[in-house]
Amino acid sequence: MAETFTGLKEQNVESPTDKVISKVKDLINSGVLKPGDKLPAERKLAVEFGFGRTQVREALHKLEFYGIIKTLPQSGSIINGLDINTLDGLISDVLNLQSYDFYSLVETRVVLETNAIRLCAERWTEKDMQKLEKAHENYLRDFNTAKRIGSDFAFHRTVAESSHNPVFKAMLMIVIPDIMEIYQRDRLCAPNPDVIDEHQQMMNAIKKRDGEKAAQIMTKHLKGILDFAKSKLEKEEN
Amino acid sequence: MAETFTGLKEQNVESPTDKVISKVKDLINSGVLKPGDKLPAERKLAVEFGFGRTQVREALHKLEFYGIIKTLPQSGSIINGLDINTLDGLISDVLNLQSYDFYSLVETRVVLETNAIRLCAERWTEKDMQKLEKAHENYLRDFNTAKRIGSDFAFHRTVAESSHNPVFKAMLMIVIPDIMEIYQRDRLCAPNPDVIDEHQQMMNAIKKRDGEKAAQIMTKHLKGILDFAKSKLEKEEN
DNA sequence: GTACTACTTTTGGTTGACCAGATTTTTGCT
DNA sequence: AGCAAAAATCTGGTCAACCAAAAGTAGTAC
Repeated sequence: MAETFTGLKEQNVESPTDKVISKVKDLINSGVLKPGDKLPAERKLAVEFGFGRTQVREALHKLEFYGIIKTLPQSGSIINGLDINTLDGLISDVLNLQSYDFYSLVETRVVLETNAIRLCAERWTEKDMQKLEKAHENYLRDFNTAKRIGSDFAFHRTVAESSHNPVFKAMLMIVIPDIMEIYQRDRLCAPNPDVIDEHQQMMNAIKKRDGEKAAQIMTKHLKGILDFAKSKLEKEEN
Repeated sequence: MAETFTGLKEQNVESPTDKVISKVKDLINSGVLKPGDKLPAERKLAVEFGFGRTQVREALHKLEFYGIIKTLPQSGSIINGLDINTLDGLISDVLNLQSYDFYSLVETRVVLETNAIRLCAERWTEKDMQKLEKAHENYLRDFNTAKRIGSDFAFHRTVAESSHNPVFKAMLMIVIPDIMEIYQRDRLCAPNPDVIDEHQQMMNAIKKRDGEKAAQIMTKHLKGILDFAKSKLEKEEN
């Protein structure tokens, strides 16, 4: 951790952008700005905060990405939230946006993928099935090559896509690459033949539209990573 | 929908930023760039693509937000991914980033919150319990005021926080505000006394560390919104 | 008194020049 | 030739000036 003597500095270095976001947060907490208000022009904020317009601009961009404000061209930015507490929480989240701990990432992945495959089994179309089979074949083909990890990812991605819930898919897309990176870095993950069999079982369950069965296999499939994450967590705590 | 006569333009207007991202995607797909490569300097990309550096800059920012590239000051940006197919998929997702349909949002919320409250019940600390009780009291207090929605949100937020899984919380923070906005807009949601009772039951189950019970109540609690979303979906399909 | 038009101001968007740190190349000594 | 110091170059980050569209305002015709 980036502990300092004072114990005050939580973050290594706060980027100018984040500082600006903090200022906006203060403005809201102090009651100057309320949800629904139009916030001052970029130039005004810049001089008021003592930062360049570029920094203010980037901060507003970031806030818009996270749905906290809505900025319309040549008009201004309005605050989106529902109430002050909510807003405060949201902005804090944006500021504390750091790389998540591995165990939480995996835990979330298990939940998301288990439910995604259940929906996939219930909702797949002919087109989906073609993609699924293609992805499965690719994985078999690449199993003994360097492309294995990528093809594995692609298979899971296809399952998420066939769930016909874009939110599930988007969230998995956020979580999985992070996991894969750590997994790949920390463990020279050897090709495990069980994985092939599990993928096959998932395909069978999906084909039979047996969502519950598919979900069970997925849980088992991901148990390895979950255990790995748990042991890693316990190791780090010592 | 924003249909045109040609039927070619899927999006209303593709922002310059997204166009740049598309170009980067093409560069990767054509094999010019591979994962791990350092991509050309901002200025070079700008002249090569025929856009301003500002636009290139924003595109790279966006790609960094989504973990596709990593840019280090005074040095350059490197591509993060694992393999080409994965990268292609990720970038496509960023480009198609649109407002999600209401039903998918709610469906995801149910899954996330059900699991979040289960973990909350298993893991809460004394400090968490204090916050939970405070949030619950606030909701009771604000039930007949305009702040009801905000306090409701705050309660659910506290539960997510007490799950001690920051990823769950972050994802709920993305999903819930969108839901609340639509819910609030489409339906003058009248104060429903059942909600108070359900919140109380959740609190009881959490206190008893009964994760399964808490999850059940949460599912029931959210069923109303899920049904509402379903009817809204079916109405729109007609 | 009211509605409409033309003008001024304000807004976010864009551009090109400049800055300091990192990187590479050149240079000069041994 | 080997190697270290220094200079030139290349990088992302910052800044101030400018652009066109939106919003606001004053004036005028009715």
